[in-house]
Amino acid sequence: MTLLLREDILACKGLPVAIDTETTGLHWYSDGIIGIGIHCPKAGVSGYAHLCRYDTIDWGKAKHKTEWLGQMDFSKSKRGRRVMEERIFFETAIQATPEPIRAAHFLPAVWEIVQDPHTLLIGHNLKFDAHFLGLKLWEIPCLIMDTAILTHLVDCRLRKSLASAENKFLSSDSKRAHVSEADKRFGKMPWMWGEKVLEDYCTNDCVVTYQLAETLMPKIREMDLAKFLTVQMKYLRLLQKIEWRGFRVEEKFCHDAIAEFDRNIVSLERDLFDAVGYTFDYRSSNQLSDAIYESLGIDKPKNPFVDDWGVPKKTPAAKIYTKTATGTPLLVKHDHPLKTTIIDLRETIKLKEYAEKYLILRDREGYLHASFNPTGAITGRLSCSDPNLQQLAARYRKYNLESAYTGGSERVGGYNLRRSLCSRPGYKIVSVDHKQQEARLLAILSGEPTLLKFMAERQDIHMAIAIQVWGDCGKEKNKQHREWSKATVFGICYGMSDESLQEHYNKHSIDANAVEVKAQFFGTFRGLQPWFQRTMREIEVDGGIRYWSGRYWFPYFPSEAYKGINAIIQGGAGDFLAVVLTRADQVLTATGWGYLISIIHDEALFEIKEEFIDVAAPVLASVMEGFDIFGVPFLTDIEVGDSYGSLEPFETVVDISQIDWQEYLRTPVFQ
DNA sequence: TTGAGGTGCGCG
DNA sequence: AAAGCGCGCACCTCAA
Repeated sequence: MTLLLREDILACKGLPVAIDTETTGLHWYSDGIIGIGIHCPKAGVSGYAHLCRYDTIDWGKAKHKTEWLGQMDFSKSKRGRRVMEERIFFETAIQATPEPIRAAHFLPAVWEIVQDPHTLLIGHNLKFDAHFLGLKLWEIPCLIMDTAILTHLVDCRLRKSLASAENKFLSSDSKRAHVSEADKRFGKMPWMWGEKVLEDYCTNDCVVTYQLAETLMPKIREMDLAKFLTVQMKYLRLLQKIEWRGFRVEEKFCHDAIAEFDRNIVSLERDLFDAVGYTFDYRSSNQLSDAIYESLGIDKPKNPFVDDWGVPKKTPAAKIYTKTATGTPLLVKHDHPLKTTIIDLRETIKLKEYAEKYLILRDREGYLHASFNPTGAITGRLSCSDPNLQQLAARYRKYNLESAYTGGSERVGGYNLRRSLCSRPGYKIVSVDHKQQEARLLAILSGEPTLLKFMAERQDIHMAIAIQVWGDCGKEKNKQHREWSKATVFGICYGMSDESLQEHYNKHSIDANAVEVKAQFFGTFRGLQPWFQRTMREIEVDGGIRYWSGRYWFPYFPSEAYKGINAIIQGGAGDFLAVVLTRADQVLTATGWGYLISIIHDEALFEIKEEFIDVAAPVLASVMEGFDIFGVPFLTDIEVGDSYGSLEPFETVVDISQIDWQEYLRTPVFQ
């Protein structure tokens, strides 16, 4: 463990080198770097460079945050106090602003070594360190490796923290040894630990990361995952590019929305308290349950899913029947008199919290830099956080309630919060999504001939299934059958019980018998059931299963083998999107049309210069069809708008059949 | 005070 | 034998 010299970093050029950074927080766009650690045994280099001095304070950096926090009422609630604590925490944090001269001394050395295509840059959650070091993974020519992703690929069930991976694969627990002393006083404030502790701690993390790579790479080769790993690393570069680019958030829209929410919350709370007769904390399920059942003399819904002894089941379908019974589906099903008030109140509060969070998270220029995590989901799907752009309420509600405050089925005003996320001036948002993505992958993976035929004919696969099962009953009826079919297909594929499927039919007033429909479904698409059985048997025998992409999935328990059907479809679709989006980005890089700025499982959001939209949109959609991968296209829907919340269907006006976009794909991605 | 688990809910 | 799946976020509750 030594302090690094600039020359030490330069000596790592062309060699495998593990890096780690210490920072004042988790957000590269608003937090600072404290120091950098390096471990490169082939150059004999191992150590830490401290980049931070405590007596330089960059107050400007925190200004945009403190301005917003200053508007909060800190005295009122527990939440307010927590925000206050966060503020104090943050103000302490910025005292560790990097000392510019030392950063200017060390960082260029890092930038230098990544210019060598033989350098192998290793990191645990490499994207994080790259952001803080000012490294653009999508531009630098060196090789990269992320040990968190290696861990995820070797066994998707494992926790992905460095300490956990070390414990599992290196059988050691070195982190605790270095952090314990500092942890006593300043657990989450590494800039207060002192240089010596940080030196040991950070260098050790680099050593562990390097050893993890050495240990896991042979496993990756044994599992024949080397090729898929290179695809993942290309994707990782793209994910960092998405995060770096960011998503513009309109400050005024958020402020207006919050004001609207505040007004409605006052009214809705009054309605609720008046109806019950007293004030209480409605965010506590216990108190809410007492208020809307006991106090009002209304019977609490009882769990109808019981076993042979009358004991309520704890199956997924029964899980909505909690002891408090205040969930929205229950309030709606039993038509509780306060359902609208409660549901509106919950939605308003949640959206208010989102809008506030956006204002806190945005950078000084007004952009959100959400984090896309390739190891967040056991299936291999992406997860998203800070903020989670994959969970933002859509334009249309699931529950159509006649409410005086929040409207009916459509979210309007501040409630369509997707409108706060908009494009830069001169650009528009282009959304391309895969139509019926999971149903199509089901057809491909199962090889079911009728489903494959539908797909090759470029049919609406859910509609085709519905007509096949329920017959052609006219336009309106068919549309309804399509909705039934969707729920049925997913339900059956992912293991829904007959009882739950019937419950679903009853809830949606579907006049059908679950057992009969299921039988008819399997009778019509004869390839499906044998494929289910083969797949589950394979999982039970082998302990896991391999996707089309090469990725492995393992169940937490042998009894959960049935979840593998969902995994290979959901995760397989995620891997498909990863491949076609990596290609799409190559097209954007070659043409300069714009950027990818968000990924929502089966949908990609691009920010495209207005003058290129007519040609870019259909070309990107065409790339995303990925015809060559399975020999059948994944159909797409294109929408364009000024914001995420105002997308409208896109009319194709340019014939792109003359454009050979293949020429843009200089590096083949997967094949 | 802190962390884990439960509840509830948005998205796909 | 039994079973829709996968996330993140915020709050409350209760134990340590």
